[in-house]
Amino acid sequence: MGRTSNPVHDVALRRLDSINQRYSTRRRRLVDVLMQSTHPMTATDIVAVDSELPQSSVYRNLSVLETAGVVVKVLTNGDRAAFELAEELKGHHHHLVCTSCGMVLDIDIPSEIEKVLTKGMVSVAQKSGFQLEGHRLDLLGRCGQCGVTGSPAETSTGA
Amino acid sequence: MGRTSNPVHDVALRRLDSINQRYSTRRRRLVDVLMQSTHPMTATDIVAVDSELPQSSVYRNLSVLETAGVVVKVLTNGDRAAFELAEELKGHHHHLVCTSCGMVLDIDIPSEIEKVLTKGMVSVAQKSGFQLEGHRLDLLGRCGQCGVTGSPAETSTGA
DNA sequence: ATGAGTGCAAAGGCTTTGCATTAGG
DNA sequence: CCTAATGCAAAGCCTTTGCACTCAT
Repeated sequence: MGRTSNPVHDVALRRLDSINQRYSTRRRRLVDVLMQSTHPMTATDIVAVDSELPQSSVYRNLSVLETAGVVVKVLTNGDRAAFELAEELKGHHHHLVCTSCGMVLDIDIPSEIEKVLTKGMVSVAQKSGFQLEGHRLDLLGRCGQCGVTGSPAETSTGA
Repeated sequence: MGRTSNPVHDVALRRLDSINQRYSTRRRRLVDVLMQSTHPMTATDIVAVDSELPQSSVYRNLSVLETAGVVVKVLTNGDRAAFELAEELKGHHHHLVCTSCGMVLDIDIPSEIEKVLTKGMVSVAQKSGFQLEGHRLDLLGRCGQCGVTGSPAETSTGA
C-alpha cells in the first residue's frame, strides 16, 4: 500500500514546498489523521488518535500546515481550536454544530442554496469594503445524543 | 438620559430574573457596552472600553448573561472568545470576517437569501439527526485596511 | 442581617517557545 | 555536512476560581 500518489498528499507537498517547508513524516501523519476524520479535530483529538505525535509537534505542524493552506482552523462552539483540511482538499462543505455538546459534523447543502449564497454575497461584502473570499455556513442545533433532553456529551469536537 | 425602559434592558432583566439572578450595575454596564458595539467583543475589548469593569467581573458576568440567554459567544477567526447580544436582542444578522486581521463586522443579508436558508436547512439538519435551532453565516474576505496588500491590523476582534 | 455580587490575586488549561537532538536533502 | 524538523520541558496567555468584602433586599 502507500505511496500511490494520493491527491491530498500531493497538494500538501506542493503547498509546503512553495513556502520552503518539508513534508515530513510528522506532517504527513497529521494530514492522514485529518483526512480520515469526518469532523474538525482539536490538537487533543489528534494526539488521542495518533499517540505517536507529541503535542508540541501537533501544534507546531498544524500552524505550518495552516500557513501553507493545507489545513484551516474552524470555529467551534467552544474554546479550543479545531482544524480540518482546507476546502480545496476536502471539498466545500458546511458544519452542523451541536449547541449543547459542541460536536461538529461536516455536511453538504443543496447546490441551489449554495449557488444563491455564492452569487448573492459578493455585493453584500463590497458594501462594507470587503473583498469576498468565501463563506462559512454553520447550522446550529441539538444532536441526537443531546436530544431535547438535558445531558450533553463531554466531547471536545466530536465523536 | 437613563432609565427609560430600554427594551434590551427589559429583556435582560427578565431573563436574569427567570434564573434568579440580579441585573446588577456591572451586568447592566456590560450589556450597555455590547449594545453600543457594532461587532462582537472579547473580554479584553470590553475592559478597554469600560475600564471600571475588572476582568474577573467581565468574565463572570459574561458567563451569567450567556446562561440567561442575554449574550452569546460568537466564533471569531482566532482564539479568544468574543460575545454579542443574543439574536432576539439585537436582531438576526451575520458576520463579515477579515481573514487577515480577524476583524468581525455585523451585517445583514438580502431577505430572499435569508428566507431560502431558513427554509432549506431544516431537512438537511434532520438527516443527521439534529434538531435545527438556527444558522450562522459568515462571509470571509479581506477588509479595507488589509486590502489586497500585506499588512494586517493587530486587533483582537475589531475596530 | 443575609445572601448575591464584586474584586483581587492565585490557579488552571490550552498553546507557544527555547534549546539540544535527530533526520532529511 | 547543514539546515529544517522534532521533542521535552518551561513559559505565556486567556480564562476560571477561592476567598474576603460590599451592596442590596
